[in-house]
Amino acid sequence: MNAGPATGRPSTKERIVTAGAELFRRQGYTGTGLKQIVAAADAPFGSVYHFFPGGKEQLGAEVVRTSGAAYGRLFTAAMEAAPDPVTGVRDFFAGAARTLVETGYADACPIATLALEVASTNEPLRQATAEVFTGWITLGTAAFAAAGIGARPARELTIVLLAALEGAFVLARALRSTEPLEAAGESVAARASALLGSPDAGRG
Amino acid sequence: MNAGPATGRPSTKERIVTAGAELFRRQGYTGTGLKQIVAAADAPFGSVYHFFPGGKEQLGAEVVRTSGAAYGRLFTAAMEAAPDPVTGVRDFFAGAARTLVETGYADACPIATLALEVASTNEPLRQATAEVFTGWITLGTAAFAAAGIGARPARELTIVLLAALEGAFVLARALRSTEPLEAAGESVAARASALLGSPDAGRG
DNA sequence: ATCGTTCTTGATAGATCGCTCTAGCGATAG
DNA sequence: CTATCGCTAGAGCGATCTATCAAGAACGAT
Repeated sequence: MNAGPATGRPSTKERIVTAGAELFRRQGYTGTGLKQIVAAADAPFGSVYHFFPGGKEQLGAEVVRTSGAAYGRLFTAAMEAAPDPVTGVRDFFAGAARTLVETGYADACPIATLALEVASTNEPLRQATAEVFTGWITLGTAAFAAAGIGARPARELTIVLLAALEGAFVLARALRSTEPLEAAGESVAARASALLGSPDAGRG
Repeated sequence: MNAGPATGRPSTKERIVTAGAELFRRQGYTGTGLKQIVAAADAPFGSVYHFFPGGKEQLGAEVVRTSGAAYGRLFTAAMEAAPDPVTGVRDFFAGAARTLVETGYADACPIATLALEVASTNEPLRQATAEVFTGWITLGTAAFAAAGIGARPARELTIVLLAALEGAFVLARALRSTEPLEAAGESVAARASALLGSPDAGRG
């Protein structure tokens, strides 16, 4: 498996976080064991407690923050690459749908499964997920505000976007269909379009 | 243990399903042990395997179907009690927000946590969640169609409603705030209003 | 009263969980 | 060389998990 070419292999800690992120996202927090993570990361078990003295919980928190930040950058990139926010929204939902299909409906939101699991059972992890969501809201609000939408509606639009995206992920993974992502994306695009005046009325 | 009051106590099987529903909803599927369920249900451990020979998985499937059907009736009741669909949507989201606050942000969607957990790891349970979601879509589509919306947009509106609701639950539980439910509810109400002509433009 | 069925009961098996612990490797400093 | 330090390495602990099993209680039918 490992083989071990000396060239450019990520550090043990990075491999653990990466493997943890992938497994938590697909199977949830309680559904993923540390032994499974180190096996996937091709790392020794003891290294987990070397890098994360706080154990599984600390690893979970780091995974949440790391993959949350990465997903935020994905959103920002989509918005910046698009000619206007409405197109940006459409592209982002379309990209999410593509990823979902390509991974067999496994890779959706990197933290949603964990977030629901820990919301009422693990306060430190709940806070980590809250910080990520808050960061995304700030990010989106800024992006829409930069396009000329007022601060208040920009924030509302961002929250609606995130809710529609997360919920569409839930439905899409369960139904094994991209229809929810398409409907949600079109709905959010239409609302963004309305808030921008109406340079692009969409076909919704 | 059991004893007691001969008067009107639910059957052992019912108590197990009820306790399982509450715990799965709050802690997820893998995060809830059978022992915890029978303790909460005040039932003997062996009874689980008497009523559910298929074990935890069969219990999970029954819980999903039972609480999924109950939640569907809740939606239908809200829509039928309201004078028009737009008000019905608003009332439904407002009721969900109230329940969430009253339970300390614990009781949101009865099956969403489990749905995300099992979507890529347990095919029978994934199918159970898919059937529930499909049932809700059918229900909502019929309700909106009855109010005069065409079949195709009624289905799209229902999917957007469910996605917005589920996603708002994710954000609300993590952030411990009802803001996502309010924004999502208003957004869906506005879309419903637009599809109905515009008897109720909302304040969105 | 005797049987058969349904349901209750909890001890226990076997596997896996998160976590601790000690030993050792390899590179760098004195 | 020896010493130190960051990291690797995995055996093993107690707890907990799902699941099985055998025995007994409750109850209707005959």
